[in-house]
Amino acid sequence: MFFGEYEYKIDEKGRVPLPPRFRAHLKDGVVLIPGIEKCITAYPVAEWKKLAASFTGGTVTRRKLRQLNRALFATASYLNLDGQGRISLPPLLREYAEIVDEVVTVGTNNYFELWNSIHWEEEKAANQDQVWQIIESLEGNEGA
Amino acid sequence: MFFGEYEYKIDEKGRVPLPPRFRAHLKDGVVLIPGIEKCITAYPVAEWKKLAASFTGGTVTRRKLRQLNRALFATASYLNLDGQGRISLPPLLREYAEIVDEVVTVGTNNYFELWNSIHWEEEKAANQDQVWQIIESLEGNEGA
DNA sequence: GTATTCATACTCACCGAAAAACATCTATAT
DNA sequence: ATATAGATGTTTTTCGGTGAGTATGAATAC
Repeated sequence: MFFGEYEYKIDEKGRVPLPPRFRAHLKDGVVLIPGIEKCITAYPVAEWKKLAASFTGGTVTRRKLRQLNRALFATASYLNLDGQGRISLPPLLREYAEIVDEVVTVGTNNYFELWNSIHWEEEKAANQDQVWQIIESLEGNEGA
Repeated sequence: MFFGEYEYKIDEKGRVPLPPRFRAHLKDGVVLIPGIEKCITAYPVAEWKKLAASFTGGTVTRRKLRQLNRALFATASYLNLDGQGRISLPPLLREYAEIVDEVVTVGTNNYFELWNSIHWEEEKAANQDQVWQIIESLEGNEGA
């Protein structure tokens, strides 16, 4: 669903263009939450609902559930796209991901991520080798 | 499905012709990802979906899954063919594969690869011996 | 209570780049 | 020799990134 890597500038109003290929899947807007490693994770609302559902449906204690609820929902922000397919990044998330004037948008199948370009380069370098280990193992399994 | 070896020039717009024999299998476009040894791997979307599905269906931790998603999907780019059966190679992939003005397209059964012609010659030379070992062993069995 | 200012969201407009369409030429085969 | 298909080059048009302008609304000051 969401593929590839796109780089944009943030304008002085804090607006970020989303890749045109992505926009069709974001008709109902987008949900942003802070990701694990200093990036922003962005879900189309449908995926987000699925995620939230499977999450609240889990088997955890009441207390744990409250904590998880806080962590997941309290930090989430819902946004609409404007007429040009842009969103304006909430300042808190911008700080969190250390995004200043450049964003890299990275498609990762059913969601996508927004990165500071420097951090993304690091992450990419770290993960590059893995691609082929994965694919080869899959093709190995497929053949079996 | 994808057989043989074809050599083309890249025009000044970065467009690469795909072998006519391949085009029928690429009606829905093609997905490109960086290959292991400085080449570009190209999947027809159907194959890619199978690959992606078997991948995301694996049994890995959430964190690991995110990393793998990034490695696999972020580097993938989806492309349509133009009316002449060409695609325009993303600059990042061109750099990765060190493809400048000549491409060798190599069919490898259910996917195919794009190579710098020099690298391909090397690769071919390196693999040639293996081919003959295989063939000889087959002929050996046949004779028996 | 009114006025002013700041912030946010929506609309419009321009320019450059990418893609689609178009055209030409070469090579091969009949 | 002619016709067809495919490689390659050119033109045209569309799309998308970016900036500016306008409107709406909230917050503060007077």
